[in-house]
Amino acid sequence: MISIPVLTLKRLPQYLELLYGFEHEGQDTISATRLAELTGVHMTQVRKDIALTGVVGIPKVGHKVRDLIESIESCLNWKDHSSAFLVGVGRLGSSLLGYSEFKRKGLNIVAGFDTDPSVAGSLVDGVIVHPMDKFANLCRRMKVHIGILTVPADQAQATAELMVESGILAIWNFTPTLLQLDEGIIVEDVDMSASLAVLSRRLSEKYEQDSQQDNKSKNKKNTIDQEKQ
Amino acid sequence: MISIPVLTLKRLPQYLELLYGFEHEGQDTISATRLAELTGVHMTQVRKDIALTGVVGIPKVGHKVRDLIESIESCLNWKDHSSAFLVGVGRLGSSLLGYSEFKRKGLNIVAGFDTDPSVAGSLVDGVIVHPMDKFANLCRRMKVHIGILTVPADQAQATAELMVESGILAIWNFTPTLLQLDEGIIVEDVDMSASLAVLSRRLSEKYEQDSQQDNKSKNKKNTIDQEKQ
DNA sequence: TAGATTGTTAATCGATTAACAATC
DNA sequence: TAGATTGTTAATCGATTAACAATC
Repeated sequence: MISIPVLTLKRLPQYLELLYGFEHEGQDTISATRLAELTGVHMTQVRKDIALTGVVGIPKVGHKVRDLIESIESCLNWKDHSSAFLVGVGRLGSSLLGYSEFKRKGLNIVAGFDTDPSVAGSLVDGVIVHPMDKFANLCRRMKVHIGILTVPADQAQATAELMVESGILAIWNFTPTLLQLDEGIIVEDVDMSASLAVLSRRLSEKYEQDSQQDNKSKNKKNTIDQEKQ
Repeated sequence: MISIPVLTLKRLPQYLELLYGFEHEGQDTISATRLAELTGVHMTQVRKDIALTGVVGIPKVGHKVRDLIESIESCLNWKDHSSAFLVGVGRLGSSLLGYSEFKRKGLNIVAGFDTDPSVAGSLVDGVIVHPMDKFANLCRRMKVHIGILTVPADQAQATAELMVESGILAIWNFTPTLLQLDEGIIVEDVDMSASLAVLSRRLSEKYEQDSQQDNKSKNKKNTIDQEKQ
């Protein structure tokens, strides 16, 4: 199995989202050119990304929408479901427990866990929430390999370590904590802070650009006014 | 104002997170070398990132923790607060409304909006939720420039357009929808699907690697067994 | 056939890493 | 002073874009 570049992997769900739309509209084929237009990704890049999933297209026609969907889905392993445990059934945690989108993306959250005894034992959106001390046992017994981390930041590292000891191989980390774990463990951060950082900075840059623009046109206006005199 | 590379912007909050920790422990100075160790980012890269924020260090000593914090925070515009409106007070939306972390990161969610009349009018974590039809008016009057998008996927594009018409300049998009908007509008996606894609694929790659490893050692064992005979 | 498309190979660009001079 | 560190310049690496041959 070839290792697909991260940036390609991150673009594949975008194509997929569009492809579902096309299929829904009854469209049979689609060209890389069109996908490029809609995603803003360069045409050649789209071709390379698609090629990495192993599908081949038809010159002059494009790709069969269904083939492309199947190819991307199987490349991302979204066709057969993987079980996951979620730890930390707070605000964010419980919102994820009921997120039906994940099932379509191969992720099956089979149970939640929380240290708070008032939460443990309850059902959140049909998903059972266990007390935290049952984690290790259940994890080994059910051979669950994906852990979703939605605990408060100060418990993130300890919880992650417990996950790894219990047989978790990949952690989907929603906390801002930088986890220090064994080399082999896969950690994927949903980094809201990183995203917010980009947004904030880009907006400041924009403000400054715009105010410079304003000054320029103001100066220009003054010049024109002076010329009139 | 120089344009800072996206990848640098995404790393800055990581450093910041560690720096808060050091400050809390009463540590006065920190070296780029140490930050590199803890983040897994290359030493030279850390130096370049830090340099871009405009701070200068002291050879042989390192950087003053406080200076570095101030420099990164002001670079990300996290020191003065920006107001934001959140649209779509469902599961995810309401979990974000009460997320106190954001206030420390310069984001002040001043109101929520929802089309559902049963949600509108209520308070979620002390934040008022208005009916959607008040959005345009309030947005212009309060000069809010940041919109947080947490509506269902099929309403994302229409809602985003309404935001832009109402004066929103930057959209923090939590939906999987690819927004098609005016060039100048800043869109920052919190792309859970992209993140899940990377996780899923990396895990499949790992499974295959491990099973190959198993086969290899099994073969090796067989060879040894045969040798014994 | 001509035009549109695929898919590959070469060129460019940007980000990361290596090497090294400067300094408290 | 020697060692540790900063910060810069050069080299490498990987990702993106450009050019082009192949094809239904």
